[in-house]
Amino acid sequence: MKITPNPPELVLLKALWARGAMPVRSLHDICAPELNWSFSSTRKTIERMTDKGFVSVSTTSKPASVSARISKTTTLAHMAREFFGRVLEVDGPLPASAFTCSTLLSDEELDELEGLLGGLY
Amino acid sequence: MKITPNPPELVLLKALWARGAMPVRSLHDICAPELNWSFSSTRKTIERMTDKGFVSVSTTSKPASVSARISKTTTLAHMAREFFGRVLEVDGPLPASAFTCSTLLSDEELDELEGLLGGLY
DNA sequence: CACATTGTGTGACGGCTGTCACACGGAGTC
DNA sequence: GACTCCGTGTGACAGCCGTCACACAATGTG
Repeated sequence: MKITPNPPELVLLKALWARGAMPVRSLHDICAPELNWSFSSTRKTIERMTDKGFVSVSTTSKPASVSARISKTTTLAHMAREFFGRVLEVDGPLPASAFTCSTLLSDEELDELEGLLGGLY
Repeated sequence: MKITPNPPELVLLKALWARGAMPVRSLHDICAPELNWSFSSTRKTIERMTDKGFVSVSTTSKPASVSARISKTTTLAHMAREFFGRVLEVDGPLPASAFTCSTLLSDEELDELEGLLGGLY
């Protein structure tokens, strides 16, 4: 299972992680300024992310609602490990210090990440 | 100027950084086990890297020789900054500690990187 | 009900990437 | 000189990505 979202996908995922499931339109409104693209692009990207298993779309309610299917910490852990391994060729466990200055992570999430990073190699 | 080599390109660049300019065939022989692809692929990738300005090919000598045109430290600094900024949303200077466990970098290179990373935002 | 807005299905297209294959000319070998 | 191997120019093709547009159904509003 590949779990490395590309840049636009990561933007959408971050919004979902931060604010939970929401209708496609809302997600678009939140991310459009950053992505600077049209509603069609948001929809298509979500479609592709669905195929990859990154999100799921629930059509039970009126405007279909999107939710993340992969967790923030495991995704970031994968991406970090990929980057450090491939680019910097770090073999051992990653230094948690690399993440403490991230504005993305709460203390609990940092703890979780640390656990994931140690055991992932 | 974009300066973010994709994965196969980075493999070739690393070999060039480590061993200096060399004929295409030698570069292929060194990287093929890791890339697991054919000589044609190496050649085509080098061609594309030439277009991007990542390497240059000198045809003055008999078997044309490839050399890196972008430096290891600036390239890694760009990639690291891109990753930390986009994925982890780190705004300030990156912690040098993130690099000390890399098996790629000498002490002087670490110093250089640290300088680049501090002033790059 | 007629119209305007929103949601959804689907198709498209050019660029980059990964990955070759083919063909041809020069160089070394018998 | 004929054959073989290597270097080089070039073309190809499918898959993913960024980015829409079009068409139609559903829904709200006067």
